[in-house]
Amino acid sequence: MGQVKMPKVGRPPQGTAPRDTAEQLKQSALTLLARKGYSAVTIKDIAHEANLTTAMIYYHFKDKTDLVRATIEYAIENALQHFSKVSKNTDHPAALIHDWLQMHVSLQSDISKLLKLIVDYRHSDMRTPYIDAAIRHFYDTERELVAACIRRGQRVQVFKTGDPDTVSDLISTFLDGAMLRSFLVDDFDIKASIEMFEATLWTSLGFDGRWD
Amino acid sequence: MGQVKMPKVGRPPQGTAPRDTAEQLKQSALTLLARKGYSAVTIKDIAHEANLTTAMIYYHFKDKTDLVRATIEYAIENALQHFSKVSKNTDHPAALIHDWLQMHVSLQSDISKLLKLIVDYRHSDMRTPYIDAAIRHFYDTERELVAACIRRGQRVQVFKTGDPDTVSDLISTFLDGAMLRSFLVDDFDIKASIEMFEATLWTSLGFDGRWD
DNA sequence: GTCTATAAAAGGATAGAC
DNA sequence: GTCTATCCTTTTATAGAC
Repeated sequence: MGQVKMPKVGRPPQGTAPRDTAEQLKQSALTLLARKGYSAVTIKDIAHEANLTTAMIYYHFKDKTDLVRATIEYAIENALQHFSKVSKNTDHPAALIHDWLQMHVSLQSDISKLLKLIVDYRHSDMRTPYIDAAIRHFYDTERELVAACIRRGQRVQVFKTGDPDTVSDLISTFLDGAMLRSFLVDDFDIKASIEMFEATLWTSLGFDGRWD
Repeated sequence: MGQVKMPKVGRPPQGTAPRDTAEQLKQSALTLLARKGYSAVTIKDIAHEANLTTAMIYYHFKDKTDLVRATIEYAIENALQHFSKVSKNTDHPAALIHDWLQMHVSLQSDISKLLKLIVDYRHSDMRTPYIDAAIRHFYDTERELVAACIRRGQRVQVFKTGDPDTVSDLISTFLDGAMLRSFLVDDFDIKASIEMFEATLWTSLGFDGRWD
Protein backbone atom coordinates (compact mmCIF):
# COMPACT_ATOMS: atom_id res chain seq x y z
CA MET A 1 0.00 0.00 0.00
CA GLY A 2 2.61 2.48 -1.07
CA GLN A 3 4.75 2.12 2.03
CA VAL A 4 8.10 3.79 1.72
CA LYS A 5 10.91 1.26 2.14
CA MET A 6 14.33 2.32 3.34
CA PRO A 7 17.18 0.74 1.42
CA LYS A 8 19.32 -1.53 3.55
CA VAL A 9 22.78 -0.04 3.93
CA GLY A 10 25.66 -1.27 6.08
CA ARG A 11 25.18 -3.70 8.95
CA PRO A 12 21.70 -4.80 10.00
CA PRO A 13 20.33 -3.49 13.31
CA GLN A 14 21.84 -4.99 16.46
CA GLY A 15 20.48 -6.00 19.84
CA THR A 16 17.12 -7.70 20.31
CA ALA A 17 15.71 -6.49 16.99
CA PRO A 18 15.41 -9.18 14.29
CA ARG A 19 18.55 -9.38 12.19
CA ASP A 20 17.22 -10.59 8.85
CA THR A 21 14.00 -11.28 7.02
CA ALA A 22 13.88 -14.97 7.92
CA GLU A 23 14.29 -14.20 11.61
CA GLN A 24 11.73 -11.43 11.37
CA LEU A 25 9.28 -13.98 9.96
CA LYS A 26 10.05 -16.48 12.72
CA GLN A 27 9.56 -13.81 15.36
CA SER A 28 6.21 -12.79 13.85
CA ALA A 29 5.16 -16.41 13.53
CA LEU A 30 6.09 -17.04 17.16
CA THR A 31 3.88 -14.23 18.43
CA LEU A 32 0.89 -15.21 16.34
CA LEU A 33 1.21 -18.98 16.78
CA ALA A 34 1.37 -18.61 20.54
CA ARG A 35 -1.71 -16.42 20.50
CA LYS A 36 -3.91 -18.38 18.13
CA GLY A 37 -2.37 -21.70 17.21
CA TYR A 38 -1.23 -23.23 13.95
CA SER A 39 -4.47 -23.57 12.04
CA ALA A 40 -5.93 -20.26 13.13
CA VAL A 41 -2.93 -18.32 11.87
CA THR A 42 -2.74 -17.81 8.12
CA ILE A 43 0.45 -17.12 6.20
CA LYS A 44 -1.16 -13.81 5.32
CA ASP A 45 -1.36 -12.96 9.03
CA ILE A 46 2.30 -13.80 9.52
CA ALA A 47 3.42 -11.88 6.45
CA HIS A 48 1.36 -8.89 7.51
CA GLU A 49 2.75 -8.97 11.06
CA ALA A 50 6.24 -8.87 9.53
CA ASN A 51 5.27 -6.11 7.08
CA LEU A 52 5.87 -8.43 4.15
CA THR A 53 3.81 -10.42 1.65
CA THR A 54 2.97 -14.12 1.59
CA ALA A 55 5.39 -14.73 -1.27
CA MET A 56 8.28 -13.85 1.00
CA ILE A 57 7.42 -16.76 3.26
CA TYR A 58 7.82 -19.13 0.33
CA TYR A 59 11.07 -17.49 -0.62
CA HIS A 60 12.58 -18.25 2.79
CA PHE A 61 10.70 -21.42 3.72
CA LYS A 62 9.42 -24.45 1.87
CA ASP A 63 5.85 -24.13 3.13
CA LYS A 64 3.84 -23.20 6.18
CA THR A 65 4.84 -26.20 8.27
CA ASP A 66 8.49 -25.58 7.44
CA LEU A 67 8.17 -22.07 8.87
CA VAL A 68 6.47 -23.40 11.97
CA ARG A 69 9.16 -26.01 12.56
CA ALA A 70 11.84 -23.35 12.18
CA THR A 71 9.93 -21.17 14.63
CA ILE A 72 9.80 -23.91 17.25
CA GLU A 73 13.54 -24.51 16.92
CA TYR A 74 14.11 -20.79 17.20
CA ALA A 75 12.04 -20.51 20.38
CA ILE A 76 13.75 -23.52 21.95
CA GLU A 77 17.23 -22.19 21.19
CA ASN A 78 16.30 -18.85 22.78
CA ALA A 79 14.97 -20.55 25.90
CA LEU A 80 18.03 -22.79 26.28
CA GLN A 81 20.26 -19.72 26.07
CA HIS A 82 18.44 -18.23 29.03
CA PHE A 83 18.66 -21.54 30.91
CA SER A 84 22.43 -21.65 30.64
CA LYS A 85 22.73 -18.16 32.12
CA VAL A 86 20.98 -19.13 35.35
CA SER A 87 23.48 -21.79 36.33
CA LYS A 88 26.39 -19.36 35.91
CA ASN A 89 25.41 -16.57 38.26
CA THR A 90 25.10 -18.37 41.56
CA ASP A 91 26.66 -21.05 43.65
CA HIS A 92 24.39 -21.76 46.59
CA PRO A 93 21.88 -24.50 45.65
CA ALA A 94 18.90 -22.65 47.10
CA ALA A 95 19.97 -19.48 45.32
CA LEU A 96 20.11 -21.34 42.04
CA ILE A 97 16.61 -22.72 42.47
CA HIS A 98 15.48 -19.24 43.44
CA ASP A 99 17.02 -17.81 40.27
CA TRP A 100 15.44 -20.59 38.26
CA LEU A 101 11.99 -19.70 39.58
CA GLN A 102 12.60 -15.97 39.15
CA MET A 103 13.65 -16.52 35.56
CA HIS A 104 10.21 -17.98 34.90
CA VAL A 105 8.69 -14.81 36.29
CA SER A 106 10.76 -12.44 34.19
CA LEU A 107 10.66 -14.55 31.04
CA GLN A 108 7.05 -15.59 31.52
CA SER A 109 6.03 -14.16 28.17
CA ASP A 110 8.64 -16.09 26.16
CA ILE A 111 8.33 -19.34 28.04
CA SER A 112 4.56 -19.48 27.96
CA LYS A 113 4.70 -18.83 24.22
CA LEU A 114 7.03 -21.75 23.74
CA LEU A 115 4.83 -23.94 25.89
CA LYS A 116 1.78 -23.11 23.79
CA LEU A 117 3.73 -23.84 20.61
CA ILE A 118 4.76 -27.25 21.91
CA VAL A 119 1.23 -28.18 22.95
CA ASP A 120 0.02 -27.17 19.52
CA TYR A 121 2.78 -29.07 17.76
CA ARG A 122 2.28 -32.27 19.73
CA HIS A 123 -1.30 -32.56 18.55
CA SER A 124 -0.55 -31.65 14.95
CA ASP A 125 0.22 -33.97 12.08
CA MET A 126 3.43 -32.24 11.15
CA ARG A 127 5.70 -33.94 13.67
CA THR A 128 9.22 -34.85 12.69
CA PRO A 129 11.82 -36.86 14.66
CA TYR A 130 14.12 -33.86 14.59
CA ILE A 131 11.72 -31.44 16.27
CA ASP A 132 10.56 -34.15 18.66
CA ALA A 133 14.18 -34.62 19.69
CA ALA A 134 14.68 -30.88 20.15
CA ILE A 135 11.67 -30.71 22.45
CA ARG A 136 12.85 -33.72 24.43
CA HIS A 137 16.27 -32.17 24.79
CA PHE A 138 14.65 -29.01 26.08
CA TYR A 139 12.76 -30.93 28.76
CA ASP A 140 15.75 -33.07 29.69
CA THR A 141 17.91 -29.99 30.15
CA GLU A 142 15.29 -28.39 32.37
CA ARG A 143 14.89 -31.54 34.45
CA GLU A 144 18.60 -32.22 34.84
CA LEU A 145 19.50 -28.65 35.73
CA VAL A 146 17.16 -28.61 38.70
CA ALA A 147 17.75 -32.21 39.76
CA ALA A 148 21.53 -31.76 39.78
CA CYS A 149 21.14 -28.68 41.92
CA ILE A 150 19.02 -30.51 44.46
CA ARG A 151 21.46 -33.41 44.57
CA ARG A 152 24.27 -31.01 45.30
CA GLY A 153 22.17 -29.28 47.95
CA GLN A 154 21.64 -32.59 49.71
CA ARG A 155 25.35 -33.42 49.58
CA VAL A 156 26.22 -30.17 51.35
CA GLN A 157 23.30 -30.62 53.80
CA VAL A 158 21.40 -27.53 52.67
CA PHE A 159 18.42 -29.70 51.67
CA LYS A 160 17.38 -32.56 53.93
CA THR A 161 14.62 -34.51 52.16
CA GLY A 162 13.12 -35.47 48.82
CA ASP A 163 14.14 -37.51 45.79
CA PRO A 164 15.92 -35.08 43.43
CA ASP A 165 14.23 -36.27 40.23
CA THR A 166 10.79 -36.29 41.78
CA VAL A 167 11.21 -32.83 43.25
CA SER A 168 12.51 -31.56 39.93
CA ASP A 169 9.36 -32.82 38.23
CA LEU A 170 7.24 -31.24 40.94
CA ILE A 171 8.85 -27.88 40.25
CA SER A 172 8.52 -28.20 36.48
CA THR A 173 4.89 -29.23 36.72
CA PHE A 174 4.07 -26.29 38.95
CA LEU A 175 5.87 -23.89 36.64
CA ASP A 176 3.96 -25.27 33.66
CA GLY A 177 0.77 -24.64 35.60
CA ALA A 178 1.83 -21.07 36.33
CA MET A 179 2.63 -20.49 32.66
CA LEU A 180 -0.74 -21.89 31.68
CA ARG A 181 -2.59 -19.75 34.20
CA SER A 182 -0.85 -16.62 32.96
CA PHE A 183 -2.47 -17.43 29.62
CA LEU A 184 -5.78 -18.30 31.15
CA VAL A 185 -6.52 -15.92 33.99
CA ASP A 186 -6.51 -12.21 33.19
CA ASP A 187 -5.26 -10.88 36.50
CA PHE A 188 -3.06 -13.82 37.41
CA ASP A 189 -0.18 -12.69 39.62
CA ILE A 190 2.57 -15.02 38.51
CA LYS A 191 5.17 -13.42 40.77
CA ALA A 192 3.09 -13.95 43.90
CA SER A 193 2.15 -17.46 42.80
CA ILE A 194 5.73 -18.58 42.27
CA GLU A 195 6.91 -16.98 45.50
CA MET A 196 4.23 -18.83 47.40
CA PHE A 197 5.38 -22.04 45.76
CA GLU A 198 8.98 -21.29 46.67
CA ALA A 199 8.09 -21.01 50.33
CA THR A 200 6.26 -24.34 50.15
CA LEU A 201 9.25 -25.88 48.43
CA TRP A 202 11.73 -24.79 51.11
CA THR A 203 9.53 -26.29 53.80
CA SER A 204 9.28 -29.50 51.85
CA LEU A 205 13.04 -29.70 51.26
CA GLY A 206 13.81 -28.91 54.85
CA PHE A 207 15.71 -25.79 53.88
CA ASP A 208 16.01 -23.46 56.85
CA GLY A 209 16.46 -20.20 54.92
CA ARG A 210 20.18 -19.71 55.62
CA TRP A 211 21.64 -18.50 52.34
CA ASP A 212 25.29 -18.55 53.38
CA MET B 1 -20.77 -44.79 1.08
CA GLY B 2 -23.65 -47.20 1.09
CA GLN B 3 -23.61 -47.71 4.87
CA VAL B 4 -26.61 -49.61 6.12
CA LYS B 5 -28.52 -47.60 8.71
CA MET B 6 -30.59 -49.33 11.35
CA PRO B 7 -33.97 -47.72 11.92
CA LYS B 8 -34.33 -46.28 15.42
CA VAL B 9 -36.94 -48.16 17.37
CA GLY B 10 -38.00 -47.75 20.96
CA ARG B 11 -36.06 -45.75 23.55
CA PRO B 12 -32.60 -44.35 22.81
CA PRO B 13 -29.60 -46.06 24.51
CA GLN B 14 -29.17 -45.39 28.21
CA GLY B 15 -26.19 -44.92 30.55
CA THR B 16 -23.10 -42.97 29.57
CA ALA B 17 -23.78 -43.25 25.85
CA PRO B 18 -24.97 -40.05 24.15
CA ARG B 19 -28.72 -39.76 24.33
CA ASP B 20 -29.53 -37.78 21.21
CA THR B 21 -27.91 -36.50 18.05
CA ALA B 22 -27.11 -33.06 19.43
CA GLU B 23 -25.34 -34.58 22.42
CA GLN B 24 -23.54 -37.03 20.19
CA LEU B 25 -22.26 -34.07 18.16
CA LYS B 26 -21.14 -32.20 21.27
CA GLN B 27 -19.33 -35.27 22.53
CA SER B 28 -17.55 -35.74 19.20
CA ALA B 29 -16.70 -32.05 19.04
CA LEU B 30 -15.29 -32.19 22.57
CA THR B 31 -12.93 -35.02 21.73
CA LEU B 32 -11.67 -33.43 18.53
CA LEU B 33 -11.48 -29.86 19.81
CA ALA B 34 -9.43 -30.95 22.80
CA ARG B 35 -7.08 -32.84 20.53
CA LYS B 36 -6.59 -30.31 17.78
CA GLY B 37 -8.21 -26.99 18.62
CA TYR B 38 -10.98 -24.97 17.03
CA SER B 39 -9.44 -24.01 13.70
CA ALA B 40 -7.80 -27.35 13.05
CA VAL B 41 -11.06 -29.23 13.41
CA THR B 42 -13.42 -29.05 10.46
CA ILE B 43 -17.15 -29.58 10.64
CA LYS B 44 -16.54 -32.51 8.35
CA ASP B 45 -14.24 -34.04 11.00
CA ILE B 46 -16.86 -33.61 13.69
CA ALA B 47 -19.66 -35.00 11.54
CA HIS B 48 -17.51 -37.97 10.59
CA GLU B 49 -16.56 -38.67 14.21
CA ALA B 50 -20.28 -38.75 15.03
CA ASN B 51 -21.06 -40.93 12.01
CA LEU B 52 -23.16 -38.15 10.50
CA THR B 53 -22.86 -35.59 7.73
CA THR B 54 -22.05 -31.89 7.91
CA ALA B 55 -25.64 -30.95 7.17
CA MET B 56 -26.70 -32.44 10.50
CA ILE B 57 -24.53 -29.94 12.34
CA TYR B 58 -26.46 -27.11 10.71
CA TYR B 59 -29.72 -28.76 11.56
CA HIS B 60 -28.90 -28.78 15.27
CA PHE B 61 -26.68 -25.71 15.53
CA LYS B 62 -26.58 -22.29 13.93
CA ASP B 63 -22.98 -22.59 12.76
CA LYS B 64 -19.60 -23.94 13.81
CA THR B 65 -19.04 -21.46 16.63
CA ASP B 66 -22.51 -22.18 17.98
CA LEU B 67 -21.60 -25.86 18.24
CA VAL B 68 -18.33 -25.03 19.97
CA ARG B 69 -20.04 -22.78 22.50
CA ALA B 70 -22.56 -25.50 23.24
CA THR B 71 -19.68 -27.96 23.64
CA ILE B 72 -17.90 -25.76 26.17
CA GLU B 73 -21.09 -25.37 28.20
CA TYR B 74 -21.59 -29.13 28.03
CA ALA B 75 -18.06 -29.83 29.27
CA ILE B 76 -18.35 -27.30 32.10
CA GLU B 77 -21.68 -28.73 33.26
CA ASN B 78 -20.18 -32.22 33.32
CA ALA B 79 -17.19 -31.05 35.34
CA LEU B 80 -19.29 -29.14 37.85
CA GLN B 81 -21.40 -32.25 38.41
CA HIS B 82 -18.28 -34.14 39.40
CA PHE B 83 -17.16 -31.27 41.64
CA SER B 84 -20.34 -31.34 43.64
CA LYS B 85 -19.93 -35.05 44.35
CA VAL B 86 -16.55 -34.60 46.05
CA SER B 87 -17.84 -32.33 48.78
CA LYS B 88 -20.57 -34.80 49.70
CA ASN B 89 -18.58 -37.94 50.44
CA THR B 90 -16.27 -36.79 53.19
CA ASP B 91 -16.12 -34.66 56.26
CA HIS B 92 -12.51 -34.40 57.39
CA PRO B 93 -10.87 -31.36 55.70
CA ALA B 94 -7.73 -33.26 54.73
CA ALA B 95 -9.82 -36.11 53.34
CA LEU B 96 -11.77 -33.67 51.21
CA ILE B 97 -8.60 -32.18 49.75
CA HIS B 98 -7.34 -35.69 49.19
CA ASP B 99 -10.53 -36.58 47.31
CA TRP B 100 -10.26 -33.38 45.33
CA LEU B 101 -6.77 -34.29 44.18
CA GLN B 102 -7.74 -37.89 43.48
CA MET B 103 -10.68 -36.73 41.39
CA HIS B 104 -8.20 -34.96 39.13
CA VAL B 105 -6.35 -38.22 38.73
CA SER B 106 -9.39 -40.28 37.82
CA LEU B 107 -11.04 -37.60 35.69
CA GLN B 108 -7.79 -36.45 34.14
CA SER B 109 -9.02 -37.10 30.63
CA ASP B 110 -12.20 -35.03 30.97
CA ILE B 111 -10.63 -32.18 32.90
CA SER B 112 -7.62 -31.77 30.65
CA LYS B 113 -9.97 -31.70 27.66
CA LEU B 114 -11.98 -28.90 29.23
CA LEU B 115 -8.79 -27.03 30.05
CA LYS B 116 -7.62 -27.21 26.47
CA LEU B 117 -11.03 -26.03 25.25
CA ILE B 118 -10.90 -23.03 27.54
CA VAL B 119 -7.37 -22.04 26.48
CA ASP B 120 -8.48 -22.27 22.88
CA TYR B 121 -11.63 -20.30 23.48
CA ARG B 122 -9.89 -17.51 25.36
CA HIS B 123 -7.69 -16.75 22.38
CA SER B 124 -10.45 -16.99 19.82
CA ASP B 125 -12.61 -14.23 18.48
CA MET B 126 -15.86 -15.97 19.27
CA ARG B 127 -16.12 -14.96 22.90
CA THR B 128 -19.51 -14.15 24.38
CA PRO B 129 -20.34 -12.74 27.81
CA TYR B 130 -22.41 -15.82 28.52
CA ILE B 131 -19.61 -18.34 27.98
CA ASP B 132 -17.12 -16.05 29.72
CA ALA B 133 -19.41 -16.04 32.72
CA ALA B 134 -19.75 -19.82 32.66
CA ILE B 135 -15.97 -20.22 32.68
CA ARG B 136 -15.59 -17.70 35.51
CA HIS B 137 -18.23 -19.55 37.48
CA PHE B 138 -16.33 -22.78 36.95
CA TYR B 139 -13.12 -21.27 38.31
CA ASP B 140 -14.86 -19.55 41.22
CA THR B 141 -16.49 -22.82 42.24
CA GLU B 142 -13.16 -24.63 42.14
CA ARG B 143 -11.42 -21.93 44.14
CA GLU B 144 -14.15 -21.58 46.77
CA LEU B 145 -14.55 -25.29 47.30
CA VAL B 146 -10.91 -25.73 48.26
CA ALA B 147 -10.54 -22.43 50.13
CA ALA B 148 -13.61 -23.14 52.28
CA CYS B 149 -12.22 -26.53 53.13
CA ILE B 150 -8.90 -25.08 54.24
CA ARG B 151 -10.62 -22.40 56.30
CA ARG B 152 -12.63 -25.08 58.07
CA GLY B 153 -9.47 -27.13 58.60
CA GLN B 154 -7.82 -24.20 60.31
CA ARG B 155 -10.81 -23.59 62.54
CA VAL B 156 -10.69 -27.16 63.82
CA GLN B 157 -6.86 -27.00 64.11
CA VAL B 158 -6.17 -29.68 61.51
CA PHE B 159 -4.22 -27.19 59.41
CA LYS B 160 -1.89 -24.74 61.10
CA THR B 161 -0.60 -22.33 58.48
CA GLY B 162 -1.29 -20.64 55.15
CA ASP B 163 -3.78 -18.15 53.76
CA PRO B 164 -6.73 -20.23 52.49
CA ASP B 165 -7.19 -18.33 49.22
CA THR B 166 -3.49 -18.39 48.41
CA VAL B 167 -3.18 -22.08 49.15
CA SER B 168 -6.27 -22.77 47.06
CA ASP B 169 -4.64 -21.01 44.11
CA LEU B 170 -1.43 -22.94 44.68
CA ILE B 171 -3.35 -26.20 44.44
CA SER B 172 -5.27 -25.13 41.35
CA THR B 173 -2.14 -23.95 39.61
CA PHE B 174 -0.35 -27.20 40.30
CA LEU B 175 -3.32 -29.22 39.07
CA ASP B 176 -3.44 -27.17 35.89
CA GLY B 177 0.22 -27.95 35.41
CA ALA B 178 -0.42 -31.65 35.92
CA MET B 179 -3.26 -31.57 33.40
CA LEU B 180 -1.03 -29.80 30.92
CA ARG B 181 1.80 -32.28 31.39
CA SER B 182 -0.52 -35.20 30.85
CA PHE B 183 -1.14 -33.66 27.45
CA LEU B 184 2.48 -32.89 26.85
CA VAL B 185 4.60 -35.71 28.18
CA ASP B 186 3.87 -39.20 26.86
CA ASP B 187 4.75 -41.21 29.93
CA PHE B 188 3.70 -38.64 32.52
CA ASP B 189 2.61 -40.38 35.71
CA ILE B 190 -0.12 -38.06 36.91
CA LYS B 191 -0.97 -40.23 39.91
CA ALA B 192 2.59 -40.15 41.25
CA SER B 193 2.91 -36.45 40.52
CA ILE B 194 -0.22 -35.49 42.40
CA GLU B 195 0.63 -37.75 45.33
CA MET B 196 4.03 -36.11 45.61
CA PHE B 197 2.33 -32.74 45.61
CA GLU B 198 -0.09 -33.87 48.29
CA ALA B 199 2.78 -34.79 50.60
CA THR B 200 4.34 -31.37 50.03
CA LEU B 201 1.02 -29.73 50.72
CA TRP B 202 0.52 -31.46 54.08
CA THR B 203 3.98 -30.36 55.20
CA SER B 204 3.23 -26.84 54.12
CA LEU B 205 -0.14 -26.75 55.89
CA GLY B 206 1.32 -28.26 59.04
CA PHE B 207 -0.98 -31.27 58.79
CA ASP B 208 0.38 -34.15 60.85
CA GLY B 209 -1.33 -36.97 58.96
CA ARG B 210 -3.90 -37.84 61.62
CA TRP B 211 -7.08 -38.50 59.66
CA ASP B 212 -9.41 -38.84 62.68
C1' DG C 1 14.60 -10.03 -2.41
C1' DT C 2 10.27 -8.30 -2.87
C1' DC C 3 5.92 -7.52 -4.99
C1' DT C 4 1.20 -8.40 -7.74
C1' DA C 5 -1.78 -11.50 -9.54
C1' DT C 6 -3.74 -15.78 -9.78
C1' DA C 7 -4.23 -20.85 -9.77
C1' DA C 8 -5.50 -24.73 -6.82
C1' DA C 9 -7.31 -26.69 -2.69
C1' DA C 10 -9.90 -26.80 1.50
C1' DG C 11 -13.45 -25.53 4.47
C1' DG C 12 -17.98 -23.49 5.89
C1' DA C 13 -22.57 -23.24 4.77
C1' DT C 14 -27.06 -24.10 2.12
C1' DA C 15 -30.76 -26.12 -1.05
C1' DG C 16 -33.54 -29.65 -1.89
C1' DA C 17 -34.65 -34.70 -2.10
C1' DC C 18 -36.17 -38.42 0.80
C1' DG D 1 -34.02 -35.98 10.84
C1' DT D 2 -30.85 -37.20 7.63
C1' DC D 3 -28.44 -37.32 3.24
C1' DT D 4 -26.28 -35.69 -1.47
C1' DA D 5 -24.75 -32.23 -4.10
C1' DT D 6 -23.06 -27.84 -4.60
C1' DC D 7 -21.95 -22.94 -3.86
C1' DC D 8 -19.11 -19.45 -1.90
C1' DT D 9 -15.31 -17.87 0.81
C1' DT D 10 -10.89 -18.37 2.70
C1' DT D 11 -6.34 -20.05 2.47
C1' DT D 12 -2.26 -22.15 0.60
C1' DA D 13 0.93 -21.96 -2.84
C1' DT D 14 3.08 -20.51 -7.38
C1' DA D 15 4.35 -17.67 -11.64
C1' DG D 16 6.35 -13.95 -13.28
C1' DA D 17 7.43 -8.83 -13.24
C1' DC D 18 10.61 -5.54 -11.13
